[in-house]
Amino acid sequence: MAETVLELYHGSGGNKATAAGQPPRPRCPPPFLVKTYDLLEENEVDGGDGDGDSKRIVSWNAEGNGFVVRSPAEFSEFILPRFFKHNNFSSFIRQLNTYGFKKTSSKTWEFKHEKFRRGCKHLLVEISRKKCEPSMFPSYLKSCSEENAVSNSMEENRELIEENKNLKKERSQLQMQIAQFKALEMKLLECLSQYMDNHQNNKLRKLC
Amino acid sequence: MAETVLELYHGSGGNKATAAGQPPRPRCPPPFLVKTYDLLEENEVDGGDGDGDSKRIVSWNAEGNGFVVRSPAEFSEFILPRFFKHNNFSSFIRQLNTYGFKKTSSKTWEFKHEKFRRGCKHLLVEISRKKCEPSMFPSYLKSCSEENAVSNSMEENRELIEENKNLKKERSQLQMQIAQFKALEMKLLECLSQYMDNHQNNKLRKLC
DNA sequence: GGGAATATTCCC
DNA sequence: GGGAATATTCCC
Repeated sequence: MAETVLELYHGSGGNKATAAGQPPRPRCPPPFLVKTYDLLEENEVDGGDGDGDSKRIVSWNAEGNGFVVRSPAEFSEFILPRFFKHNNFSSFIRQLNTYGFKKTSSKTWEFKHEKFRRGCKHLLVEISRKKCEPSMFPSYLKSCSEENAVSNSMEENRELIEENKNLKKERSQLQMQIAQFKALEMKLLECLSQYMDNHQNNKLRKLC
Repeated sequence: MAETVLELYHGSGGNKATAAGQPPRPRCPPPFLVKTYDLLEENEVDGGDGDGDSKRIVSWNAEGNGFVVRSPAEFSEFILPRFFKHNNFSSFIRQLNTYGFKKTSSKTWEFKHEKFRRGCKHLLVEISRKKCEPSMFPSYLKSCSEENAVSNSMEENRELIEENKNLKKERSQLQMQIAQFKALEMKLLECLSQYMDNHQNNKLRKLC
């Protein structure tokens, strides 16, 4: 049986921002990318170790800006389990899609990624899981954005509630003002009627 | 090397509500539970197949309402990889915790779950991943609840905005009312002054 | 091709 | 013990 490649699980460890406040740029790329790169490098060796023809199973393409799985069956049976915890070609494809690789042709199993090139292992850190589409928003950004949405809504609510309170206070003051005007009106009318009465009385007195 | 148990991945398939609208009660339990149960069942066999003493590594407890890992090292090395894609005891423990199993003692590796009992494989469907605590809210419920929070906040906002609009309308009407009162007051005062003037004039006329 | 569930790992 | 990331699987 083929020897098993045992590697420490990478996870998100070491990719966090440091206490010094540096940007959260990952220092080491996701294990999937490293394993896929290593798997191709391994087959680039030209040494006569009897395994040199595994290039017919999988290898970098001619330009070195992508790779080709020439024999998916053998790739799944012999290569995959040495690097991953499975031997399913579709799981491998799923990961490629997750990391943004593109199948270049419907006829061959060639895959490309802008940052996945022969001799450029350092570029792997630039590749990250696809998580930025609205449909597959990253959970941490999602919850963050949703919390922001909640937070924003709550902030808006606070402002609206404050405005409501002020409007109600204003209404109360206006209603008091109106009540005072009504009272004043009453007094004025009363006053007027007094004068009118007097006027009338005077008139009557004159007439008498 | 120990033979590898290859099992179809279970996932969530077959556990969905049918088109007929039946409740989404799972028909088959999560693979982790089945594998753990099978692993214990396997060691219950008393046949003289030379593997009968694996009970000293792991087995149901005396009451059959839990199980004990007596030799974590051997369990990890020989049992785990035959049922799972790893040989890490801690990963096994992580899964037990995920499914709500409890460690019964700090001294032994005995675990229990209400629905995990010898001879009761049918109870496994009753066990589900822990996802209901506020701290470990399931992502679908979380996003749902957060969407609800947003939705609630937005609903509140709508109501507050509506109330604000009404309050402003009311304020405008009250201010118009006050303007009319002021105009009325002016007229009344004018009126009064006229009467007073007349009165004065009359008085003066009388005096002359 | 990707959504979503479970599995595995790492970390606190 | 559990949060959270990546990995693997299943399904549409």
